[in-house]
Amino acid sequence: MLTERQIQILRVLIDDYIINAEPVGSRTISKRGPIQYSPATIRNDLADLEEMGYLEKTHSSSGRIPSEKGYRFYVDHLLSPFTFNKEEFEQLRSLFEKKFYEIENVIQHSAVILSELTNYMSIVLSPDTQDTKLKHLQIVPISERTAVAIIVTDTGVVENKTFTIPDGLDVSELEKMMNILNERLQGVPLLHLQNKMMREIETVFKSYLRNYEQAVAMAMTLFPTQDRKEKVYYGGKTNILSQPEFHDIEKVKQLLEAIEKEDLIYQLIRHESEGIEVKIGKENNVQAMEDCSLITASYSIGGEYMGTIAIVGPKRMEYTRVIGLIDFISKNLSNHLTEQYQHI
Amino acid sequence: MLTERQIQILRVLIDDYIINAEPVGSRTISKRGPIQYSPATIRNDLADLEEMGYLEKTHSSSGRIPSEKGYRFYVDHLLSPFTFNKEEFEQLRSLFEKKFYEIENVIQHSAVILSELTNYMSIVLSPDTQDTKLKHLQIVPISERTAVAIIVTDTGVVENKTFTIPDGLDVSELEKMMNILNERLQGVPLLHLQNKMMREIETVFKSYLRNYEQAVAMAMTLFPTQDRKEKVYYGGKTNILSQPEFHDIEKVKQLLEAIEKEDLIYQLIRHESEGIEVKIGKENNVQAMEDCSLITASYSIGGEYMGTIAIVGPKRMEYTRVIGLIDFISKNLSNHLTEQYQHI
DNA sequence: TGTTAGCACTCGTATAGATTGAGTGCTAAT
DNA sequence: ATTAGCACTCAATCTATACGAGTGCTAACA
Repeated sequence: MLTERQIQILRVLIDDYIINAEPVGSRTISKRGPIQYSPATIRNDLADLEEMGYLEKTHSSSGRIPSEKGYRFYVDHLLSPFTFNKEEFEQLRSLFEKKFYEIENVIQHSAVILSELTNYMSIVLSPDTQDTKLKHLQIVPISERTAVAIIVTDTGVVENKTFTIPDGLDVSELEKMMNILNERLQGVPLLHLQNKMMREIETVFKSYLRNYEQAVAMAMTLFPTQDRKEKVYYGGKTNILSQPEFHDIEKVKQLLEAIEKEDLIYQLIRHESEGIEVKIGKENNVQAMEDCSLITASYSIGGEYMGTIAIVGPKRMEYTRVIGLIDFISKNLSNHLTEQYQHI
Repeated sequence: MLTERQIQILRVLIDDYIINAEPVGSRTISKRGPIQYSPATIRNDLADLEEMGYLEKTHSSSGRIPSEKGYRFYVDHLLSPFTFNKEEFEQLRSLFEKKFYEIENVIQHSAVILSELTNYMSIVLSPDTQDTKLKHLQIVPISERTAVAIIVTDTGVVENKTFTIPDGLDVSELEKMMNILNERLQGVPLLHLQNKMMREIETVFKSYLRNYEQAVAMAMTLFPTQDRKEKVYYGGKTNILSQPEFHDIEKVKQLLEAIEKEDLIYQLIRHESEGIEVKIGKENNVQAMEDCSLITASYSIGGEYMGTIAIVGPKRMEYTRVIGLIDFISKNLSNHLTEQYQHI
């Protein structure tokens, strides 16, 4: 069990280390600590804290740095509430004040602001279009052989796919087909389009279209496939380069390369649960991230999970600040989007 | 004027430096040079070459490294023709063999392949949609207050914009408006849409729509604005980190940050002329790029400029190889796209 | 019993000198 | 015109030394 003083010491030490990125010694803590104890006293507690695994030494006579267990304790028990300063607040307001109508835009802008405000790297997952519903399907012929299929969802997201027009189909039949599909599929979640197609539309095609097999086959290719398609937006990728713990080019390279792997990002960041999640170093279970902390929060529309916003920084991260910001942004994002899209 | 032997020496030196990234001494050249001369002889020529500005020393008793003038001479006069090996050729073929229908896809994939094959960073400008023509305009209402406007170009590129429906307009009028616009604007270059709108469509609106002022104002906001909108695709951004000349984190950061500024990239990379352009170091006129070389080539559809592909690497770049690859890819890209889109 | 002063000890960092070796420039011989 | 020879330069590497921030431990103290 930690004594009150040990906790105080741990807090002061981590606060200091977060700012200065250098091992902290007993003298420093003695000077800055809220209650004055002599360096010798503090040394005893430091030794205890180290023994319990909250602290580490870089070498035998160095000051202490927090271990992952130390950070974990700090994050779980020692966070003081965070208050924005005026400029921060202004910048944040501007994000939600402007009338963004395109959902992707708001999301992307969030990523930028988040990285600018924290000086870490931000990653934002945009809503998975799979869970949204078809609003409109448009087929536009481009040449004799090719055409573009456009899918509009109820959140205003537009996806498109170019395809070759099968031999047996002409433009007038494409149009018929489009009309049938619009009539029958409006409001259907994108995820179920293929399903619905198989079960219901096929027979309708049969009675209205000449080459209905080709039409069905083609239509199937137009719908988004089952795999997740949340887009990933990044902000401030180069911010890592300013962190002293990433002076090692090889580490930076590994991290940047890992971060670009979208599968990994999904697995790492995605979490539909409410609230903020903090993963410290090895808790991420990813080699390249073992010197990083990851803070994530999800956002939603009308309570339904939409996406995740995340900050990647060194383990020595300004947790209070980042958690405060990410909390604010995710909540406001949810409100903003809900207001905009819940009544659809 | 350079003697034959000096030219040989220059070539061997640069070839060696490109591979090893270390100053090259007279002994090394003597051993590797095609005709054997003693180190002393070569030293004399090296001194001459330095005096003429083709070479530099890193310190008074070091070997020589090429100056920008040296690289320039190398690129202009000493390039040997480049031949792919089998694997390279296979990978290249795969790019043009697959049936890509979406132009953006081919472009993006080119960037990736180019960076993988060269181990440098690639930048590709996709065609400017401004120069393409309107194929179809679609307006899809999303809620009572918002709608999405979708523009399809004759190259199959889809752009969309969400907007608020002005108070005086209802859905039926939106539809009327859409029909008028489609009828009148099909085939008009995106660049001239606003213009055409002002000059011709306004009067048509007047006679068909109730709140024609709002309709006109709204339509104007839907069309792409005048500013260039070529998209930029990157490949292998982290490749720079493997280059020994970029061990300095600060340099890397500046470069990566500069590269993300799209305006700068346009200015730097865009060139409508045929053929390959090589810019070495300060020739780029950009602080952050002064240790880099930039190789660019444009691609076209039916002879008309479409976009540019580029490689950014250290000045010590494998010019022969990169130029060979970029030449191959840009030409094939042009052919491929022309085949696909020229008859539109 | 908890706190503190004192002191020996550790170890990374900084500094200065010595050594090495790859490379040059110059001169004189071929 | 070419080359062998040699003195010279300078970055890089090593070595020795000093410095200082920090520790752990012991003994004294409140």
